[in-house]
Amino acid sequence: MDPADAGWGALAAFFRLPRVGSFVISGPVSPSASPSAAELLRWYDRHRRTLPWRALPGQTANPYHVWLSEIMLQQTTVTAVIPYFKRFTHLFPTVRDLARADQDTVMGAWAGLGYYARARNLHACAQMVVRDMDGRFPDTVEGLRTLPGIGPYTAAAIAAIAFARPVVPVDGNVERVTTRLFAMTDPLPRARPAIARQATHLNDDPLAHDRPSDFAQALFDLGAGICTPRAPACALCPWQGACAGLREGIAATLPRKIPKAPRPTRYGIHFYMTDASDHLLLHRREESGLLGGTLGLPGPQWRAERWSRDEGLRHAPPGRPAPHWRHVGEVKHVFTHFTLIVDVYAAHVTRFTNAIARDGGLVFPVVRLEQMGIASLMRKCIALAQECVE
DNA sequence: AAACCGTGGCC
DNA sequence: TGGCCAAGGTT
Repeated sequence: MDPADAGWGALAAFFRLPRVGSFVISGPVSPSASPSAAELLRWYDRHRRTLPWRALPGQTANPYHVWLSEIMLQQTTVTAVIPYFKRFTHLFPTVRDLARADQDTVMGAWAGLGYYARARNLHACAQMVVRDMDGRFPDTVEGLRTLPGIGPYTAAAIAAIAFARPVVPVDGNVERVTTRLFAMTDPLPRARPAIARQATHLNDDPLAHDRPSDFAQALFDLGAGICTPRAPACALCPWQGACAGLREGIAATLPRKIPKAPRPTRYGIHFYMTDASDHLLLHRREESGLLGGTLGLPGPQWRAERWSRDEGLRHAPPGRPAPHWRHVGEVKHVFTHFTLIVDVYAAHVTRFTNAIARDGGLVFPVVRLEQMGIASLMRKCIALAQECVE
């Protein structure tokens, strides 16, 4: 093993040395005092947040709830997740209920949360757990990793929170806490593996193993409430005495990151067409790729150039009588890696033509759109058209 | 292994 | 207002 990778914790543990004042020649800067699990857990006991998926003190977490919340929380804020978590546990009280639901119901309940591959993997995972595992989630990191949608972080989080495995789930919070605690200045994403290795040493304190679930969640809460991205509240931090980043005055600048590439702009055109019985024409998007598996307004592929009215209308769906398309406005929507500007056109026809069904068109009552798997972008387009139509 | 994959809130 | 950020995973 490379001593530079081992860190002070492993070295100290190996030689059974006290950690206070230990140092390494190279690699991360050692803290002045070791981060104590007892201090973190004491802080957690005083400030523990109650969350819908979080077991009360002394109670056992429901693995289904832990898994569901962890999938929803991937790259998503607690505030955004709470109403979705409540809706899912109401609609699908157990993993068996979720497994036997149809995909449209699941996508409908997920609509608006984003990253729709999570919903597809969630459903597939539930079916795998029910079919292959008798409805019980694996209780090890390795077992959990075999399931779709569960990567290294989520496997560790479920193993720690639901099954009391003494592992450190390394998410954005733990990366931030770790880089500050050890003053690690190598930028993300390159430094990610080294940060993850260093983070495992947070578990070197045997007291962390007494309460793996609380310890993991305490790390999240510390990152979310104290060790925040901007203006960390170091004066309130239970680990301030151990933090090399604070001691060096660089905590708030960590973790360092490679600047992101500029976000390009793409352009789309979509069509809102209703008929005399208040049905709306939709299309199901491809199963993989952007907004995969969701329903949306018909329209041609998004591209780098704006669509002129004439060129765009060549891709408009047909109707009887021939639709009179009205430009109702523009929707701007920011995705992770590009900005999209959509021109929205609306028309009302007496009836849809058969060509629409041949095109894969799907027709739904406008009053039912609420519960359908329609992504936020398309809901914006629909809302704009409805404002202008009435 | 770098690219891809949503959305809403915040300053 | 625009860039940053959030309990990442898959390809």
